[in-house]
Parts: sequence; C-alpha cells; structure tokens
Amino acid sequence: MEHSAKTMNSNLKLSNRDRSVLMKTPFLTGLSTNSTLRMLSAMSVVNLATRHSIFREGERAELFYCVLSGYVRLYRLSQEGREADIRICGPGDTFAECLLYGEDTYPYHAQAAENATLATFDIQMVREIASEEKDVAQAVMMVLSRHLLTTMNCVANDRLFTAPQRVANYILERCPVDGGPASIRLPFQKSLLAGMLGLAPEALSRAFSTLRKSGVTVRGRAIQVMDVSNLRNL
Amino acid sequence: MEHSAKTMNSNLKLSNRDRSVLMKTPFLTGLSTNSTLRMLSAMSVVNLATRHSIFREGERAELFYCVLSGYVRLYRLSQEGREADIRICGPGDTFAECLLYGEDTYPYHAQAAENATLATFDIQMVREIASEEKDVAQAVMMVLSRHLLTTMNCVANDRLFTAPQRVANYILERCPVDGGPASIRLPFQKSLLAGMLGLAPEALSRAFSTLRKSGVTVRGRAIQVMDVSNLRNL
DNA sequence: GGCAAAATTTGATCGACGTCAAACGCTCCT
DNA sequence: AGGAGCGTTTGACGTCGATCAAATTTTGCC
Repeated sequence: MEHSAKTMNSNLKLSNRDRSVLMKTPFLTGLSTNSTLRMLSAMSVVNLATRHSIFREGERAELFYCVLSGYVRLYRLSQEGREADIRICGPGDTFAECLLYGEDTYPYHAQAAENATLATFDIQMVREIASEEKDVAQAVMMVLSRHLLTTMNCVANDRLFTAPQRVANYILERCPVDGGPASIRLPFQKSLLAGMLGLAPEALSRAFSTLRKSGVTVRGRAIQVMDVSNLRNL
Repeated sequence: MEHSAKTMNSNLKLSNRDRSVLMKTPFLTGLSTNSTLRMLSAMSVVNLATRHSIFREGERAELFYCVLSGYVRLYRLSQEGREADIRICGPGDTFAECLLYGEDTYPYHAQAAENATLATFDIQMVREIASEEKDVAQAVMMVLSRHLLTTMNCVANDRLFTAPQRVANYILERCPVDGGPASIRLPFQKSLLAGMLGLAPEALSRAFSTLRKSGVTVRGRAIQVMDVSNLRNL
C-alpha cells in the first residue's frame, strides 16, 4: 500500500503533540471558530521520512507548509551541485508561505531533515480565505513579519559574526537569561546546526572547540555552559 | 527654522517623480479610493540629506518607510563598531514594515545613503486600517511576501556565490535577457553596491577587475558587458 | 580651471573558513 | 560480540575576502 516514504493522513490521525503544535501555529491560533474551520478545510497532514524531498526549486507551488514535528531543510543548489541551506524549519515554523502573494514556483528545495510531520495548506484556498476573513489575513501578516525579521537577522549574523560568535549566539538564545551555568540539548544533528549557521560541519566542530576556552563543553547533543554572562562577551 | 538636514513636507509638496513612485508603491497601488485616502492620512513625506540617520537600532518604532527617491542603508553594528549592511532600499522599496506585526523597536539602523525622499507611515494607524480594509491588508501581505523572498535570496547568494559571481548576478539581473552586448549604469556609489552584496568596497573593486576576463568593462558608474550569455556561465 | 575632500583602486598581509582525507566514535543490526 | 554505516572530529591545505596603507581617480565647490 505504502511504497513511498510519504504518508497522507486525515487530521484526525494526529498525535496529541502534533495537534497541540498545530493549534499553536500562528496560522490557527486566535482565530474565530469559523476561520479555524475554513483553514482546517484547506489543510492536510503528511508524514515524511528522513531525507524525503518535499518539493524542488522551480516546481509549481500549490501548497505551503507548517512543521508539526521534526525538521525541514530549505536549500539552494549551485551549478556545480554545492548545497547551501537557507533555513532550517522546526516545529511551529512555516515555509513557502511567501508564495501566498509572490511567485508561483518554489524558490528553493525543501527536504525532511528527519522524520517529520507537516501540515500542508492549499495556497489558492488560503489566499481566498484571507481575503474574506480578517483574522486570517492578520495571522498571515504576523507570520510573514516574523519570518522576515528572522531572515534579516540571519543576513546580519552571517555578515557580522565569525563562526564561534554565531555558535555562541545560538547557544545564548537558548539559555536562561541570567548569568551562571546552563545546559541545553541540541534538538537535531550537528550537521543541521552547521547548515543553519551557514557553516560546513567541520567549521562548526572547530567553532565548538574554540568555545571550550570560553567554558563551553559539548558531548553529543548536550551542551554545557560554565558561565552564561561570560559567554555573552564574545 | 531648519537647523537639521531633515525637512517635513505636506504631500502636496512632492515632485512629479516622487508622486509617481509613491502611487506605484505596492502600498498604494490598486487600492480603493477610500483606502487610498485613509493610507494617505497615515502618511507624511520627509526629505533627508546624505548620511542623515533615519532611526537607530533599539529605538521605539512608530513609523515605517517607503523610499520615493534616493537610497537608504539598513545596517547593524558589531560590538567593536564594524558595520554590516543588511539591505539597500531604493525607490519603491519599503523598510521596517515588518514591525506592523512584530516587535516594537527597530531591529537595525537606517541611514540615508544619498539625499532621499521618504514616505513615512504611522504603524498604529496602518495596522488599524489594514484590519478594516481588505485591500490594504492584501497590499501589506504582498509587500511582506516580496520582501521576504528577496531577503531569502540574499542569504542564498551570500552562502552560495563568490564575490565575482554575486557581482555578475547583479549585472545580469539588470541586463536585457538575450545574449549579446549590454550596458547598464549603477544608480549609486560603488561602496553602496559593495554593502548590498555583503562585500568590502575593496572586494567589489577586485571582483570587477576579475570580471574583466569575462568581458565586463567598468568606467565610473557605467558598466559594459561584451556578451551577456557568456557572463551567465559564471 | 583648480583645489580640497571623498571615492575608488591597488598592493601586501592575514585570518577565517571551505575542502579533502583520514581517524574516531556511535548506533543499529544480526 | 562483531561489523557496517553514518556522523563527527582532526589535520593539512588552499582560497576567498577583510583589513590596512598608500596611490590614484573622481567629485564637489569656489
């Protein structure tokens, strides 16, 4: 029955966790009952195995996506086949939503970086719903604004900081704000983090070892910071 | 009366060119008469001299902007005072519009890169208008979508291409599509182009001289391409 | 035109990071 | 336990682009 790694579900077949993420999506949170129902009618859910391609650059776009669980990698290819990650999407993130009012083909490749559950939305239908339901339009604007903000941040980080600084920033964004010790756990492979920061995996590894001097210890996916406020000074 | 380089105008005092750009803004084009009037009531026009600061990172945001003429530089500062450009905005571009539904402080510095005329929009008021007028909400979504798309492009370019390739891309985007010879004229200083491409001015200069081998001649702001299709292959 | 200031180019140097290859470690599988 | 396969680390090396300084060109202004 299932010969591909892709599974289509009705949204009744969601895990509790996925359902909870789905409802916290900016696209569905705070909507009127009516709007929520309409959005759900434009939505499906898919399960994807690691490395499964979601869409390819240049394909005609009919859906945009929201990650419920797992991670998705958005990337471009150079002529010679080098890959550059543009964005890593985790639970709650949306992608290709800029096509609601933009081009009609996907501007990058998308691939499941781990087993993932995604909500898919029909672009045409959502465009129509947004033109009729104010709360949906507002949700779309909020999502787009936030996404734009983080992407501009990404440009600034790439241009302003070195590899160890970018890694330190990543860690600090996920640490309690006060000083003192802290420990966090990477939600995915290091190679994904590398792509997210615009680095080769080797460069990430070296960045971590540079940060040892600043009190950062890494073992597998576990990261320990001796003194957060110390790390904050570069 | 005017001791700063900043001038506030009623929108009656616009040059023809500025008025035409203003009306072609995605924010004002295709709107109903009523929506247009409401948007104009949320708008002012300012003239700025070269290098005049428009806002600083962290400032409370009350306005977003649309460039009517001239160019604006959005940038971040590192601790040590190094500047990194995030975006160069020209006529028709908007900036800080992501604050309509995002944070309430500007996430970067903005500075006039030349004498410039800007339309300013009151964020609060536009938010209110967008919640009532569907065509305005749609215009906002289109602007955000387009902006997001170009910013993701920027990340991809930075990560995928070398300096000469990025410069070649810039030129090609502004050339007639067919092969053969072409010539274009930079609309601003080379140092601005450098910042736009994420390069130091020296690196841009060297990139141009690398491209001489590929038939690109530069004299001042004039750029000549011997064979466009040739340049397209890296 | 001619001077002062700014922008751009060129040269030299250096650090950061990508790439390739090899070693190491971990996980999963039987 | 033994291995195969993958992810990560480490080393060696090369390239790209930033930086500093100086030369040169362009621009703005009387």
